[in-house]
Amino acid sequence: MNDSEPADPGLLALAEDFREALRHSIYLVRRLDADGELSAAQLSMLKMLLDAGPAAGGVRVGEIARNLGVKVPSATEQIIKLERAGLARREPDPDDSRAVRVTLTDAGLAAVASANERRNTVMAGVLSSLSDEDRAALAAALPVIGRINATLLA
Amino acid sequence: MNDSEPADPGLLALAEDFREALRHSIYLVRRLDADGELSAAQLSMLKMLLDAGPAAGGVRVGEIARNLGVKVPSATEQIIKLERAGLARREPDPDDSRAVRVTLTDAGLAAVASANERRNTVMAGVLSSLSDEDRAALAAALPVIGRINATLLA
DNA sequence: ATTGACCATTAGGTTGCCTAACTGTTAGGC
DNA sequence: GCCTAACAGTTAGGCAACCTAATGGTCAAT
Repeated sequence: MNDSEPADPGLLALAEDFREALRHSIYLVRRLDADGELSAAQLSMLKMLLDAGPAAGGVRVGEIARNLGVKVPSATEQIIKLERAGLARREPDPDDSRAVRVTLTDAGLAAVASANERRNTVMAGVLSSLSDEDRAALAAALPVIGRINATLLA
Repeated sequence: MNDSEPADPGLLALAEDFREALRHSIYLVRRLDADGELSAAQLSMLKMLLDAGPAAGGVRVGEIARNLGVKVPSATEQIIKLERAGLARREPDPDDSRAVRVTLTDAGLAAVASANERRNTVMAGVLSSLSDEDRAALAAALPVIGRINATLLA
């Protein structure tokens, strides 16, 4: 598995194709995110806060940064924007006065729901032009991609 | 969008999962692009020039912009950077003096090859931890993703 | 010969990320 | 009980890549 073997050609080819697919997908993502309302970075953060859920009264800034794959100051910056927009709230951590806990406001909850729905509709429109087999193939690959991403976040 | 469309729930779910996968993949892409040497945008452009190949002495700026999914001034900006780095060349179009034709230099060719190889190796390392079935599922989905992207570029 | 469309560049602004430096807090060694 | 090292987050400053609007040439069709 993790031998220092130089290069399986098949694996490298798959790697190249996957990179290519992701590279082109950037365009798709940009189109999806151009719907105004909420930037990609902000929606990502809101979604993350939603997923982390009502866990223990909020998520710490460092954890947010780690989950999003950015550095702490970048997370702070986005959090401040969300706070100013009334979508998130910053509160002191009762157990550790150095830390800050971030939670969604009701407005934030509504915003992430509506932005998500809108983007999903657009994406569904794109996917509707695919054949059933294509959709099945895509669906089968999504958990794999999820696993890849999870590996990297660890 | 259209209230006469009932919005197939399965399709919407797939759309959401796919969006989620792409959203998380941003982190992967960022890691791949952090190898110094060449930014993601620059490598994308070089790769595009390579793919468009030796076709008719270069690619026009507007076409580059369209292929990359950015506006013309953004393309110009990147081209100028590549030119300053000695990786691309700008020449007047003999058939239309308004237009500019962009081609790879030898250095540009070498740069895209080496950057690509490096990123492929990293990606292959990531993929090597997957099971054979996972890799097969991923490989089966890539043409589908390609089709999705092609649809959007049209 | 003029007008309007078109190609690319320039100018100016935004967003999102980074590193480095700083403030305040906690916890361990003595 | 201090003092210091490590830690959490913010502030400051800078950079890359995108955008829109305005500009300068060039082409083509009247």
